[in-house]
Amino acid sequence: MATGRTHRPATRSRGIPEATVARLPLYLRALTALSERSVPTVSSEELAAAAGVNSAKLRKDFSYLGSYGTRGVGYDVEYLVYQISRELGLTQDWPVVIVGIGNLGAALANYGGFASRGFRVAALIDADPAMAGKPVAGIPVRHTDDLEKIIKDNGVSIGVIATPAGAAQQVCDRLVAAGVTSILNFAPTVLSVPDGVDVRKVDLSIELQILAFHEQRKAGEETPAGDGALPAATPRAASADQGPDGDVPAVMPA
Amino acid sequence: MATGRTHRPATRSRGIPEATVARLPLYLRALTALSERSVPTVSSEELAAAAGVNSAKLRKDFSYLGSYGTRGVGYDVEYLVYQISRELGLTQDWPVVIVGIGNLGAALANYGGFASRGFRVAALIDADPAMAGKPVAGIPVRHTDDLEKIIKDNGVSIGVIATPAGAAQQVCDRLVAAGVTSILNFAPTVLSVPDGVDVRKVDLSIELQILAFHEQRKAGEETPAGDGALPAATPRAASADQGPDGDVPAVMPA
DNA sequence: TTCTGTGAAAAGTTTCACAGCA
DNA sequence: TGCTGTGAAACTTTTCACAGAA
Repeated sequence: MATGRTHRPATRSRGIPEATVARLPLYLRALTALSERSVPTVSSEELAAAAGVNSAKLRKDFSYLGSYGTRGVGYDVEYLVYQISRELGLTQDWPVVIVGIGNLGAALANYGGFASRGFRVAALIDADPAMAGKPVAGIPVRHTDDLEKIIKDNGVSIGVIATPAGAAQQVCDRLVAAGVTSILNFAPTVLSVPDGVDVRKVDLSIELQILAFHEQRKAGEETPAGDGALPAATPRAASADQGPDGDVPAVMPA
Repeated sequence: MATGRTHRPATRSRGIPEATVARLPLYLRALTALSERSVPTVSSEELAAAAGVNSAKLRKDFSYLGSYGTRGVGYDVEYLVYQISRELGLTQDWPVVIVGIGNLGAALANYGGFASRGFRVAALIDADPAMAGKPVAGIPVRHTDDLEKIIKDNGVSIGVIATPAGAAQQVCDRLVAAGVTSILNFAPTVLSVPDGVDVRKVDLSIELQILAFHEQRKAGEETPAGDGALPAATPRAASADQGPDGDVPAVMPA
């Protein structure tokens, strides 16, 4: 597999850990909500609670971005919104295409959190000729035949795949060949892509299976005998899910 | 105050790392495909490729479950399917409810990977009285008023929230109070739940933002010298993992 | 005083590399 | 021989705990 060693030890100022990157959108959402309520500053403790993490982690995360807080006071909400947006690349416009306009594709097209965050749905694409021209979420659906042209005309670099599993790899290949370098995959299949292309996947059934794993564990461990009624919100001691390994609800009513 | 989260001193065999649990569904899917093609055995190398991970990781993962392979040969597909299914708790039936039957809820209701994996949609629930009785994916939608009764009558312990953000916490509270102990949240909001309840979230806009971060980086840094024309082969090791769950779980415990 | 920013320790995860079984 | 299973090393992420700015 030739080529350079593992790139990116890059301990430059630009070395933001992946785990931190994955949490920035969470902070951003919490901050946006505060901003809308015109809250001027927020402490790491408050913001952490709103984002569902603990404050040490949040401070550490922010320390990778720079020193944007004020000791004894907290963080300036507006300023932090801007800094995180910039870090995430949301100060620019990202045209995206959604391929596969079934229920899921339609749900995505209708999803509001889109436009408000620097993303713009440049086109909806489906293989069914019967759908062509019909508007979904106010955007006319276009046929797969035009995929390459759409990508190029709009300078799209992010594609969302919401097709059935069987079509996903092929769609992916076409997107990549046309110039897309980031893909969000909702189809339950592993995509293979060339180096330099990012793929993230969202998979409902995997999430459910992980829940089932923990659920099973809860049922198996410590269940006190009999007790026909459901324990519902009874605060369980040591919490069964915490057992195997972390997966701790970081959010606590506390 | 609470704390006192004791640490499991790497106890007995039941200590499967969370990262491993998150990959088991992936292996299971690849194995199921092999099983359908009547492939009798598979090596760690082949299975790893199909699941989009490397073989050392796969072997390590399986070592937490037990020694189910045969040296010099590989793994028996059927046996492994069974062992992983059992480990994940998929040998039992999990009734789930989906709350919020918009486009997304409908997409979830129609999602096939459901039934085939030990999950059964026990009910669809929506707050809109106009939807009540109308079938979606062959299942009649019921009104939110009946939520508690539905949960109890069906012994539901897993709930899926696909409502707008504003309704999510309230729905969550009702689910939990009625006995649900695992929640899959699609609403873009942080849920707070009592100890002992697991929440996993799936958030489209977060995934897109993470992609945007990497996309921005690609555009920014780039070649050390010559500026190649096409990105496709740019040797960036950063996060070009093919396939699944590259580095950071797409979903985090709440 | 209050709250950030951060070294250092701990915990968790991945990768390496090879012993040893079929 | 060919492949699994696994210690040990390398790396990543989280947590602790406290110095120091406002």
